[in-house]
Amino acid sequence: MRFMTSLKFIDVVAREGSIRKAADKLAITSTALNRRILQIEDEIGQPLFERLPGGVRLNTAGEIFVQHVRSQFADLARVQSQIADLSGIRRGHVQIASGADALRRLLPETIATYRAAHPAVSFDLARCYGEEAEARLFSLDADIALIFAPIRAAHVHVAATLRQQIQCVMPADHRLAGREQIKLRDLAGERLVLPTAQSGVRQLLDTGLLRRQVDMDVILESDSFEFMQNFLHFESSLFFQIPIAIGAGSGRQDAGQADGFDPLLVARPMDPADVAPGTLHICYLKGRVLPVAAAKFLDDIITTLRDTYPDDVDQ
Amino acid sequence: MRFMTSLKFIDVVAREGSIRKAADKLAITSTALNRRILQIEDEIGQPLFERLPGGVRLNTAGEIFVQHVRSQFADLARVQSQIADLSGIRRGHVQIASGADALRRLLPETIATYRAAHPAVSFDLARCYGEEAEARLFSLDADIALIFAPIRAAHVHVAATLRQQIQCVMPADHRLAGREQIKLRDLAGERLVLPTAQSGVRQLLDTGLLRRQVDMDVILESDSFEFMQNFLHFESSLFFQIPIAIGAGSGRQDAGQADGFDPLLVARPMDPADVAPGTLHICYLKGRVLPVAAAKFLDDIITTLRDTYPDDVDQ
DNA sequence: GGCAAGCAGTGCAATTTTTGCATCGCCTTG
DNA sequence: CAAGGCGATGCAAAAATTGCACTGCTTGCC
Repeated sequence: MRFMTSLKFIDVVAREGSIRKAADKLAITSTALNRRILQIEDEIGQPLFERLPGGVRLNTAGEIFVQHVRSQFADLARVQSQIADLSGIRRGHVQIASGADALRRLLPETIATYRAAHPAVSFDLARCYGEEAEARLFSLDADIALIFAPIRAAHVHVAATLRQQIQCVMPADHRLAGREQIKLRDLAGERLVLPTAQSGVRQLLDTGLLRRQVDMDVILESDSFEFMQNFLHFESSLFFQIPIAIGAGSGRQDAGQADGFDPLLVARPMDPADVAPGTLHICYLKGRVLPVAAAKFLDDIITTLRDTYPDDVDQ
Repeated sequence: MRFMTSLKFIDVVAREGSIRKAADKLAITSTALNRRILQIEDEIGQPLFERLPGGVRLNTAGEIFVQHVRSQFADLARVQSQIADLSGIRRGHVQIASGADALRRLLPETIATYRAAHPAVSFDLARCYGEEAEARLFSLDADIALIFAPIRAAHVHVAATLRQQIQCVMPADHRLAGREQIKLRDLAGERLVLPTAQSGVRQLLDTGLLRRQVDMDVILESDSFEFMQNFLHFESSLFFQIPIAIGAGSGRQDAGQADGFDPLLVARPMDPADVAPGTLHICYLKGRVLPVAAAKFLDDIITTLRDTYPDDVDQ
């Protein structure tokens, strides 16, 4: 898109915080880039960047302008996607910001199915926590966000929610493996493997633990579910996930035995009276019209979830 | 805005329906313009125009793209306006589509007051009927529309409404001048001067007249209120306006004598039982974020109306 | 039927714009 | 105080846009 280059340049400079670094990234000389920026500032009639000794930084006008530029790019992507759809071929690029939960099974499966039908659509998956996911929606680096945590920002539109009860995952031969539900006091004296404090699962557990004053033995903290799950093979302990990360229906007794889930481990739900169910939010930036490819994929996710958890999806 | 020229070119070609005509208008050669269009079509990957023997016409993809281009221009205007506002000087251009009613007094007064405070803001007034006003909102040729008629399109956001009872205007010495209210049957045998069928005033009158089967003598039809008003000086007859066109408060007995209104004429309200009150709609395109200049002017209009007709404004 | 007029598209040369190099002045850091 | 990073600028080379002349096409008029 030749007619967007100048705007792209502005965007990159804003991100890099330096004209020279941005020039490097864009494979042009800093002089050329510098002059393009000066020209745009001249056309706007006001500087967009503060010149600092170590580089440049957006001023207020620049912030406004860059936000406009980014929305232009997002909207252009939507238009291209829509035009491509006219000729029957769905084309486009879907950018998703998601917590680690949904990246385990839900998204791989849903994306693969979608791509089987629309091979010309590419995807970008960014693993991040709630706050960053919202920031990405806002800076238009993400079209869709899947956040298992409370939503703060007012400028996010929630397309659907999914209630999920936290599951306690343990070796199949663990003493708690026979229980239908795990209560918080069952955890007393157990070795716990917990996700980091930023994670929604951890926040829900903390809320419950704080209330009950349970004395627990946290032996490990990590932001990688995969690592924690594998760790259980080597040291008998408990860790926690939500059903979508396991790939099981919420009500099914054999949740832990769902296809593909580690056969040496079982998952048992926490007692909802002890640990409140959390909510997975599926959202996009308020006021945005998503590209066709992203909008249809959003539909697919919601349909998939509704099929798997018929009673727990709200729209 | 150098970086918008190619897009501007597309827009003009779409409007003119011919590359040569557009090139003329843009003061470049048709070859240069032609090649820019071909280049953009190449970048999009699909043609945007159908080539007809007599020129070009947008195809479906083109329609989508041009709509996007126009929204880019509108949004750029908003951004510029917002940036200018940062430095304390309100700058911008406000485009208004309005029926003739509001052009008589409401808009001249409100705009003059606004410009006294913000001399760097310029205005564009297009007189048009409801349907065209909505089309202008949609094609982003208008920021704000004032329509005294029912609103059809779903993509219009109504910022405020003003109820207005139709007034019958007559020479001060007319036999009906003494009445407080005019009933439809009073019009029997009278010489009537009516606005054209597209006007909201006419539609309301027609609805009433149709119901009552009043035998009336329409001696003149025009789309110019000014002409009709002046005509009354030369032939005693009746014509119809809404209060904002006269510049009077709705409830005031001496409505016809409001400052500046023709002293030889008086206005008397029609009986609401005979002719239903109409609604002035003040609207903008749904989902748009108006430029600062336009948004503030919209506020001003609504405030002015609320001050003048405290009981008849809804938001 | 033929001819003129209007249209979009193209090869080529002239012109304008953009780019890269060398270099300046400025600030911070060691 | 010197070194290294930054953005800005003069000037020549490179790349793009533009205008001219012309093609092929269709429509409408004599």
